[in-house]
Order: sequence, then structure tokens, then C-alpha cells
Amino acid sequence: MAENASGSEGLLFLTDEQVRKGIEAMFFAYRGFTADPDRILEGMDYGRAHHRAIHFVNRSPGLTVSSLLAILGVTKQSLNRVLRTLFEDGLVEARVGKTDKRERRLHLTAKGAALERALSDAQRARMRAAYRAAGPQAVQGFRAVLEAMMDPEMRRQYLGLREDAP
Amino acid sequence: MAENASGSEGLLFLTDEQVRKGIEAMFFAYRGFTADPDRILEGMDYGRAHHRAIHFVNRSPGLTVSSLLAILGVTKQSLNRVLRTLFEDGLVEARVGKTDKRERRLHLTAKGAALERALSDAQRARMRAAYRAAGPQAVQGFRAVLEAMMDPEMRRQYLGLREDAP
DNA sequence: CTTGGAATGTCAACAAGGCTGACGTAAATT
DNA sequence: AATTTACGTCAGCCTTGTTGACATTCCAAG
Repeated sequence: MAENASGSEGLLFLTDEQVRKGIEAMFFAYRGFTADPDRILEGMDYGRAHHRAIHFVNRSPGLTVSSLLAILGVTKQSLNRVLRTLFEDGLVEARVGKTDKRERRLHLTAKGAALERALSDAQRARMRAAYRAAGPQAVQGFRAVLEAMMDPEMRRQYLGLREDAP
Repeated sequence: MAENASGSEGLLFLTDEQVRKGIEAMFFAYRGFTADPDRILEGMDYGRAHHRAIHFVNRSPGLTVSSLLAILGVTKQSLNRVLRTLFEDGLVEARVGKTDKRERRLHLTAKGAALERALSDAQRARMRAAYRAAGPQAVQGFRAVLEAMMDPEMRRQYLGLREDAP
């Protein structure tokens, strides 16, 4: 896909050292990636787990608990602990499924949407800044490598979410 | 640095949606990133924290506890719990500093180096595969964006580690 | 030489957020 | 009618993070 420009057609001669550097880049960058939301959430009774739930509920309004489970890759007990507090605090609401009444379709309330915006504003700002600093070419490469790094099942989840260029 | 090829000189017109997609890519990719080492470590008494310690001790043999503390960004109590088990199991050894005898300079033992190799082989294999799939251009972009995403202090740590092109 | 502070270790207690196992209920499916 | 699915919940455990308090060792400055 990404036009294979510089040199040796698809053959990468990367030393272990260079690959290690990529590994460390992931480690350090992920810290930055979560830093802003973490800062916002600390003090509130929430953590990263709540952020993730809120993110994906916002992303796919009306998704079911089991879909969210599959996306997050945690146990239902673990997710439930998080969802319960979000229900109690009125950030997320569950509507009984129309066709299948066993399902609980999740939606953000206005309050939940407000928090989501605060969190994602911060995170998007950092992401945009990084994109700007790295340049447009870099953005493609970034996405391409990350996508290739996912487990196949996760990649399916990733691609399955509302597309950015439909 | 990365030659700014396609279109609008450095001006990125990215929709929120596209930026969100980048955020999700980070989320899903990080899971893949840690999956292989996690698999290896499960069953042994170790976890991700041990992996990180082993990684950076291998990376910078003889580093002090406080340097490692700074790199990992955790409390000394937390790190100590991890280091203690690594000492006990003979994976890491601490040598008293030559000039400053308070320092404990950390080194991997043969056994520790063996585990490190097992862990990093798996992780590097995935990283290499991702690089191969994404192409050489992409690798540059990947690194550039991640680097730009780090907090400045983390970036210093990152760049401070033994360079890949010295 | 003494003393302050840095580098380190350690004990205790706690919290978040994973996990497993077992059990329950309502609704859909067969 | 029986089974399966979707979900909730109780109980208990683990890892890995946190604070706070305190001891030791030792460098370096007064």
C-alpha cells in the first residue's frame, strides 16, 4: 500500500539495535499517549479503564456489552466493575435492545459525552502535535506499522470500527 | 527530516476522525506489542514489570537503580519489589559502584541474559514483521511520530539510550 | 571531623484493575 | 421444553502501581 520509495524493494536491513529502538519508542510513546487523560482522570474516581470504556462507547454508540468486551479484551467481571460506576455516575446509560432484549446497548449521556470530549481533546491535541512535528508522510507510516503490529483479531476490531475514509 | 513529499507543505488537514483512528491504532497495537513477552512470562513468576526491568538492564549494563527508576517512571518501592525477585532468582546482579559505593550497578547474569533474549527475540520478530509489512518509508514515519508523542523528559531518556546510528 | 543530604533498602498498607470460578436470570433459539 | 446466549454479581486472588515512615551507607561541604 504505502508506496515503497527509498531503496531496496521491501527488503529491510535493520540491525537488532534499530529494531530495539523501535521497541523503546513504543514504550516511551505509550506513556505520553496516556499521560494527558491520566492527568485529567486522577482525582476523579476514574482510571484508564474508564477512559477506554468511554472512548469506545462514544465511538460506537449503542454497542453491546459483549462487543465492548471483545474490543477491550478483558473479562466481563472486570468491565462490569467499570461500567457500574459509569452507570451510577450517569456517564453511560444502557438501553435494552430492540430486537434482542437481553442486550444492553450502551450510550454516553450528555455528562459522559462532556468527559469524553475533555479526554479526547487532550489526547487528540498531542496526537496532532506529533503528526505536525513528524510530517504527513510519517503519519501514513505510523499507521501502517501499528496496524501491522496488531494481532489479527485486534486488527479486525480496529478496521471494523467506523472508518476514517468510508 | 522525513522528506515532506505528498502535497501541502507540512500542513496536515486531518479530521478528528482520522486522529481518533491514530489513537485507536496505538491502543490496539500496544496490545500486540506486549502480547508475545506476556505469553512467555505467564506461568513464570514474572510479569511486564520484570520484562521492562530486564530490558533496560540489558540495554544499559551497569546502570544504577535510580537511573532505572527515572527510565521506568515508577516508585522505588515498586521497582524494588521487582528487582528483589530478579536478584533472588539470579537473573540480575547488583555490583557495588566503584567510585560511589552507595550505587548498585545492575547487570544481567547469564540466566538473565537468556531470558532477555527469549523475550526480545519474540518482540523483535513481531516488530520486524510489522516493518516488513509496512515498508521502509513507514519505519521512519513510525519512529518520527512516536518520538514526537513522548513527553520531553521521556524523549531525553529515549535519545539518551545507546544510539542506533552513533 | 562532623553533618547534611543523596542513594538505597525495607516495612506496611492500600488501590486499581486484571483474573478465575461459580451461580443466577431473562430472553432467544432450537 | 430444553438449551444456549447475554448479562450481572459475589467472592477471592494476583500484579503492579501508590504513600508514608524509617534505617543505612556514604559522599561532600562546611
